[in-house]
This record gives sequence, C-alpha cells and structure tokens, in this order.
Amino acid sequence: MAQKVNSTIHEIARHAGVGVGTVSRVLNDSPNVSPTTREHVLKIIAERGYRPKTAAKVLRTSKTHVIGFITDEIATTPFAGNIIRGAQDAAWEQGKILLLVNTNFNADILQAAIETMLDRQVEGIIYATMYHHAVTLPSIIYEVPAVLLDCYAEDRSLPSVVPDEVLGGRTATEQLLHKGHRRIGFINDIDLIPARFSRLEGYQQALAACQIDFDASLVCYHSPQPTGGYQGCMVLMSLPNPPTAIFCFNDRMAMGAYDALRELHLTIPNDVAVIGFDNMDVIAANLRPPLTTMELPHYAMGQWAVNYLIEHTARPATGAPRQAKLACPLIERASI
Amino acid sequence: MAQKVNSTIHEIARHAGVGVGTVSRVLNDSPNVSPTTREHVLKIIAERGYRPKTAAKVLRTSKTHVIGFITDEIATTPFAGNIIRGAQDAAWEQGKILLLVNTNFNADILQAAIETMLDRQVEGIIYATMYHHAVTLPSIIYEVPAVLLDCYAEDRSLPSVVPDEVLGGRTATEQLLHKGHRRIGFINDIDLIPARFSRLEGYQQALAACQIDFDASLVCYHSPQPTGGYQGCMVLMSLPNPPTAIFCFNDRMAMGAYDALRELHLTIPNDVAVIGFDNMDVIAANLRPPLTTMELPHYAMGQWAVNYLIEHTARPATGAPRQAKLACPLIERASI
DNA sequence: CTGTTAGCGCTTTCAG
DNA sequence: CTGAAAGCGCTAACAG
Repeated sequence: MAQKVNSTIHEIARHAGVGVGTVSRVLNDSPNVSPTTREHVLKIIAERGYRPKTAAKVLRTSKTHVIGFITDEIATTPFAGNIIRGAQDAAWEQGKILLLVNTNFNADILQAAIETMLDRQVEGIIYATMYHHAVTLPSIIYEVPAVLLDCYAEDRSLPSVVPDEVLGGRTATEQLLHKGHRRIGFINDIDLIPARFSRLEGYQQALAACQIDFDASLVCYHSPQPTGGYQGCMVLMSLPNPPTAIFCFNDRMAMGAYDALRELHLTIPNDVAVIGFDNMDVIAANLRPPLTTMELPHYAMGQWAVNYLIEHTARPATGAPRQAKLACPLIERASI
Repeated sequence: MAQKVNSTIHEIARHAGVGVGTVSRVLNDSPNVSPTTREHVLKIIAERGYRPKTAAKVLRTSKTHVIGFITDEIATTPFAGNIIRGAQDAAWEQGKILLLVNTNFNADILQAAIETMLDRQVEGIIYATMYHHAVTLPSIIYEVPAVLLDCYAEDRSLPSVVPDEVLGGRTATEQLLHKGHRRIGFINDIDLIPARFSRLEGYQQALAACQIDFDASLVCYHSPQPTGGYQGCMVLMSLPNPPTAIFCFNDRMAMGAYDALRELHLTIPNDVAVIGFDNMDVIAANLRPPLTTMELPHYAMGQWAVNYLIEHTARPATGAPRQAKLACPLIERASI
C-alpha cells in the first residue's frame, strides 16, 4: 500500500521557491497570483502529490462543509435509501458531505451523536425518521441549525419537511373518481399516526368536491400489513352495496387486498380498482396487475432538508421555523 | 436558536485558575490530575458549556476517527439500508463515525469522493456495491486502507467481503433434499454474475453429496424478475418429469414462480416446494405461503468491513489481502 | 500533580 | 502580485 507521506504547504513553498501565502493562494484559486507562478506551483504540487489537510483549514476557517445526518432507524423499510440518496445528492452538489449516525431509537446514542457532531462543527444537523410522526429531540439540538425530515416537533420549534398526506389522500381518491367510481372504499391504518387522519381528510375532500356523501361504512381500519388489507377488503366487499374501487393506506395492504379480491374471483381493475400508497416498488411494480400508487417523497425530502439547511445557515432564520409539506407523486400502473 | 459561543481551552483554564495542560488532561481522562482539580475543572467546563473542537485535536493528533463509506448506488434495492446499518453499528461501537458518499456510478464523483476523504484524513475507506461483482477502483484508493464490500478487485489487490454464494446455493438445495425432494429445479439468473455460477455450483455440490445425478434440464436461466421466475417455473413444470421442488435465484423470481404455480393449481409446499434467495422481507414475509429463503448477509458484511478496517489499520497488513466470504443464513418460513 | 511552551498545517492580514 | 508573520484550539513533552 503506497502510503505516500503527505507534504505540508511549507515544503511546497520551499520547493517552488515561493512563500506559503502564495501556495495557499493558488490552492484557493485566488486571482492575485500571476499565471506563471500559479503554473509553477501547481506543477510542484502535482509532482509531490500534495494534499492540503482539511483539519488545518477547518481550524483556521471554521468551515467544515459537513452536514450531520441522523436517522432514528434504518432498514426496516426500503425508504431509508431514498432519503439518504436525496440528502447526499443535494449535499454533494453544494460541496457538502454527510456525517452519518443511525441511533436505533437509542436516546443515549442520539445525544452522543449530536454532541460529537457539534464537536466536529457540522454546519447543521438533519434528523430523519422512517415514517411521519412527531418527535422530541434533546435540547442540545438547538445549538446548531437543524431540520426534521419526515417528522416534526410538536411545538413546531424546528423546521421540518413531511409528505403532504392530505393532498396525497385527495389525489389518490381523485384518480378513482376520474375513472368514474362513485363508491370508493378506504382501508385505513388502525394506528393513530398523522397519515391516518390526513389521508382520510384528503379522501373526504375529494368526495366532497364531487358532491358525494361520505359513507362511514366505506372506511375501515386495520393493521398496515397484507393481512390487514386482506381483512379490510373482505369486510368492504361483503357490504350490501360494495365499493367498485378501493384506496389502500399502503402498498402492503394493497397486496393483501389483491389476495382477497382474487379469492372472491374479482379482477383488478375491471371488477374493482385498487390504489395504494408508498410506492414500495418491490411490491407495487411486481403485483399483478402492477399497482397504481402514491409515492412518498423520500428523495425530495432528503434534498429539501439539505437545501433548506444550507440556505438558512448563512442568513439568520426569519420568523417561525418553516414546516414544509411535499406532494406525493402519483405513480400510474395498471390497477385502476 | 441558542447558538452559544463556544469557549476555548484557554478560557476554561483561566476561569478555573489552572493551566491549559491540566484542562487538556481532564478532557482526556489522564490519570495525572488530582480528583479535586478534576472536579473543579469539570464544573467550569459544564458551566460554560465548553466543547473541545475536533478539528484542533485532529490537527494535533492526526487521528480523525472517521471512516469513509462510499456506495456505488443506493436505493434500487432495500439492501443498502442493512449494509449501512451494519457498518454504522460496528463503527459507533468502536468510537468511529461514517462519512458517506454515494456515487451513482459516476467515476468523477468516485474519484472526488476518495480525494476529499483523503484530505479529511479518514482512517480508511469502505467501498460498497449493491450486488456481488468485480469492480475496478481508481488507483488513488491505494493511498489509504480500503475494503470492498459485496464486491472484489479482479486482481485481489484489496481486501473484500462478499456472500458465500456456493455455500448459500448448497444450503438452499440441502433444505429441499432434507424434505425428501429428489427432483429439484433451479431457476437461475440469466446474467453472467458471480452469484449465478456459484449458487449453481452449490446446488450441484448438494446433489452430488446425495448421489443424485445432475440433470441439466432441471436448471433454466431467466431474467431475475417475477416474470423470469414465472417463465422458468412454467418450463420446469411442463417437463415430462417435473420437479417437486424449485430453488429460485432470488425472491422476486420466487414471486413469479408462485404466480405460475397458482395458475397451474399447484399448492405450495404440498405440490411443489419453493425456496428463494435474498430475503427481501417485503416479498418473502408477505407471500402466501411465506417464503423460505436464504438471507444475504448485508448487515454482517457492513460490520465485517469496518471491523476489519479498524483492526488492520493499526498494524501493517500481513500477506495477501483478505478475501472473506460470509454465510447466508437460512430464513425458514412456510414454502418448503 | 501541574504550568509553560512549542508546534500540528493552514489562511489571512499587512507590508512591500 | 508576493513574502512574512500571526494565530485558529488543542496536545504533548518538559520542567518543576
């Protein structure tokens, strides 16, 4: 392993026969260097494989170009990848790099992670969760610009970016309405999370916009798993006047609804249309027929969080912390 | 936002009425400090919310405790999460932190990522890919301890950790054998990747160990998607003497095989047993019946990579770079 | 046990 | 346009 000894700016200066200030200037693309000198210095730098040390530069300038990225958990869903990718892409584009810590829901790790990031003078911290809900962070977080991703502070004391669940629920329902459906079932999540309430609200908004009376018997609550979707579908379809279309809280529930419909010898989308939520592509793209669904804007939230951080890290935050909601794009496949 | 001004070690020393050396000693848990002094200094530090700057410490000690983590892509599979989680957990346990860059297969980004990591004096770099294959990295990588994760260098010039595909293929086949099956089909991947060849080798080893002649008509090659699995299953089942069990190259193909079997009115596992590979739990756990499959050791590879890096970063590498193969655990569900 | 001192490698005035 | 000098904040001898 050619662990070549890295030189210092002084050695470069000496070898090039110039002062260290000059070397520093060419390193930082200062205009105050004659083209000749620059060429020469650059040559020496290349020859010696010189590489300026970030630590020294940081000590001097206090700019690290590092953004701390903390997750509550990673890997129980395929969502983490897209969040990280969105954040990373945006960061890289702005010349920033991510320092990553996953806490596994451990409060001690969370506290320690923030502290080590503070010690390392990160320019800001992004705290990302894997599903939309309220969180409480240790107060030390207020010592640095921070943004919450896919979660929010109960007291709104921190900026946040989350999916626009209401709009998502409305859009999903509208798709079904546009296809002519008038009795639309909604298999909702039984858990008391924001998405449950907001998507229902969106569902009701869409119905109201079409002058369709809300029929409470058309919405049921089950566990957000295939079995829940299966059960929900069965109760909906055994209604005296069953729906012709079903909006499922998520793709896994849609997967269960597919099973139920198949057992009932009903075809999708002809007998009943199905729309999901989440766009877990390993499910949605591979179901038969492929599932039309709403995508959670994970990549976009990742991007938004770092861009917001970078933007508001320079000038002081004005007014109340921004609470952004990003739209959930419709992914059209063949189930409606 | 209480952006409190951080003090320096000098201010702490002054306020505590001691020298900076003493403050440094209590900061670093040196035994050469009287309990009284330590208490006192600690109190001042707490009072002022003092936080030592890592940059200064790094400049002085040249130890960053940072490990660079580079991915070729992230998010097309749910695998990235487990790899990152394994690496992160192991790193945190050792007091290290990960600096993350995703390259999106862009060679320029890769080169730049390695350079910036070198500038930042990372203690080593892990390069992770999302499926097992050979890679070629820019030569600059040799300037720092590096380990390849889920990939390897053609010339074996870098240490690497990959799944033990042969063993995985053999174990999967053995499970079927143990259940009494003697005609076992293998729907393999049509792509020319290591897993294709090695899993087939494992399949053949298992058969040979049971004195079963290899029947080439029992293995077919298709695209590693549900449609490929569907097709493969159909050709296998229309053989004059069809298999009673099928080993699928991956879970998505198994998903397609399930569809084919259902169309054929064959039940799983009674009429035919099915085993997958990958343990994509969103598929495997939710199929009906739940799919028995082999898990790719993503988490373990992540762990292995950082542990190896840390271990071999201290003492010089001895002999040829280690090429580790990690076992793929069997995940028993209900399809065999 | 503790204070003092000399840098780590870089940027940034300040002269010239 | 360029050199010299003064630190950024911390650790690690080195004397006491």
